[in-house]
Amino acid sequence: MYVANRSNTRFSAVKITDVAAAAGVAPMTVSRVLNTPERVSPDTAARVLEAIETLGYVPNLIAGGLSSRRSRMIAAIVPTIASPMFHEPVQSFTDAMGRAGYHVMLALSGYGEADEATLVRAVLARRPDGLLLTGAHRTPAVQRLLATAHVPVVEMWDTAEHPTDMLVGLDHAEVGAEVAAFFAARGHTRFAFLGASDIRATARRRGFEQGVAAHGGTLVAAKTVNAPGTILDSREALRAIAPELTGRRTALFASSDLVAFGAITEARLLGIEVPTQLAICGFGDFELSRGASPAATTVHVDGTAMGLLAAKHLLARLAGHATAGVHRSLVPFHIIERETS
Amino acid sequence: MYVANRSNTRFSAVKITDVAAAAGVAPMTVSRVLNTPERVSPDTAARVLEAIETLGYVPNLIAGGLSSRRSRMIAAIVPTIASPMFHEPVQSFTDAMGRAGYHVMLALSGYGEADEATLVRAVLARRPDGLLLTGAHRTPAVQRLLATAHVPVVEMWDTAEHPTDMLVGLDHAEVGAEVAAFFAARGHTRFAFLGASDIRATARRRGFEQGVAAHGGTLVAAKTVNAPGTILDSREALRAIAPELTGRRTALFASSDLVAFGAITEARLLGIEVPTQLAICGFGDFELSRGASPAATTVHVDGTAMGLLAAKHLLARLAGHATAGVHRSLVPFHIIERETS
DNA sequence: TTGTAAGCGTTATCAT
DNA sequence: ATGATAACGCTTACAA
Repeated sequence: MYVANRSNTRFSAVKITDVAAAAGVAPMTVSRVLNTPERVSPDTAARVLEAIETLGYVPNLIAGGLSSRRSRMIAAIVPTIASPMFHEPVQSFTDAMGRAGYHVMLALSGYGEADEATLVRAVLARRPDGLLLTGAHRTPAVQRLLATAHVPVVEMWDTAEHPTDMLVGLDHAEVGAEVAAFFAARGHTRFAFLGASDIRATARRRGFEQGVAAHGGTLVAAKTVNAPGTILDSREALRAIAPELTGRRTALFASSDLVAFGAITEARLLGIEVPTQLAICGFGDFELSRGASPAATTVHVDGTAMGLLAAKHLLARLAGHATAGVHRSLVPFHIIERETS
Repeated sequence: MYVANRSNTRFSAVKITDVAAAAGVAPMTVSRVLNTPERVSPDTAARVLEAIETLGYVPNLIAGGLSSRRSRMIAAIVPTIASPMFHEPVQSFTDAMGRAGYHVMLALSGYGEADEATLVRAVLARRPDGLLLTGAHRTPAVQRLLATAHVPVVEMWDTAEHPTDMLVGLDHAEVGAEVAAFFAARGHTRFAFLGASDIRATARRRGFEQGVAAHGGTLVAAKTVNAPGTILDSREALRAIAPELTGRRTALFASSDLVAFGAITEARLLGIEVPTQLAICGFGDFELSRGASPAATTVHVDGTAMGLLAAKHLLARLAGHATAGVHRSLVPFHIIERETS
């Protein structure tokens, strides 16, 4: 018999054969105890579990995954987890998938789709059973990668005519339009936009601008900051558009609650009264908007529901239930009126 | 020859043998092109790379990992990534490890060490080449798991007499003592604490209390909120201790900048002037503390440096350079004085 | 209910 | 510089 004795052998790596020997059963029986316990007699199972316990056996999912061609792992790619916008759905998605026996591996892409392909390649190399992606617009390179990988994909936080596969989306243009309508209904005629220039914030801005036009309003100012938009950058941006804000009352849509907070903070420092002179609506309903004073009016999107829905779609597909195309949904949103409008 | 044709066969999963055939070389040569290109002749490499490109080959790291017993994956476990406290080190750690060819898999433990063992088991099942853990105190069950796994471990964000392995720590008690000294140096004699009750916040509190005593001061109030401490909970907590704050001037140490923000917000609403009547110092130097007005005095800890240092230690160990015990370091911290003290 | 044999896709090792 | 072969530790498929 060939004896390897490789140099980097893990010391006492307990394996399934060790457990099997200790319990007096075949390795396959140990595997069954772990994966399909209902197909093993109770006392065999008990013996095996005891052996597992005393030996401190931790199954090797690398080996199991290779053999079964199922990694029981899902990869999630988001721009950042610094923002509650992605933190909530990722958290609930992870929890839901975890309950179903899947681990979620998180990868951060940053903003700018520069090398999403590289990241997706790296992720696919680990053979995830499914993918959760942010946004609904993929570069051709990524599309090709995903197509040849034959992996179920859920995209979230955006909509598109032809998403890659499954989708739990949000119509950002509609959000912008709603905010414009909200302000218009309160008598506003002068509008402004402040915020990031990433693809989704831009969609909100476009929707907002169209809504403003539809209501016969005027966009008196618009200023972008680097995604995802910091408080300090937003304060500076507000200072830049302040001259346009000193005249009649203006309604400002900020691309996120952080941006809104910066705008509120700077406006008050400049003596621009919120909301009497400047009404502000943010996006995201972060804790900050509830916790600050004045509490900020904002657009609430149920991130937790989004993650849950994504998990539901993916699990259905993984269970073999579904065909492509059926799993598309939009998550609702609504404006929460607080003290800044 | 046995032909499997399993039901769940991935459609056109290109494998190393396909690339080898297309390039007219042995699979091993393809492997070398990918892993040790310097050991392959340039034109062979070129042919192989072309085959890889045209076939759209994505290496299977599951198989590679099983064979080489190196997953090229590091697992990082943090309580939450909602807080910048963990976000920064995780981000810089991920970047640094990525540059060295490792993927970082993130797992969230939440607060409370209830089932850290379960999580660690699940993570170890994927055979990471290394582990980044939060805190320096492990339950016996986890200690056992880690010991038998023979995996390099870096712990961060805390100190202990006997860390599991490597450590990039912070002495929270010292932080608390420093804050007390900072306040005392400014003439304060009445002190208060507000914050979370997790292990590290508690260490800061203890250090603070000892510092207060050492300087002959009085702790007039202390109130805890659930970890990690939300703005709203903190506002409520401040309201609870407000009666103790109406007399002479008090210096408050908040367990995080979010808690500090809540305290500042509520204090002003209650007519308690900051900093004249109530001086406040937070912890973490979050963007919020810089961006808000008044800007908050806080303790700055270089989270990015912490992640970088953790990566450095781990990489040194993975390269086989080091023995256990040498890789211990404390990251420095300092108080940033702003407008709330 | 349990066991046997083969193979998952890659890399370590030894040979040329 | 390149190739042949035997693992890596598990699970599928089939047999008993």
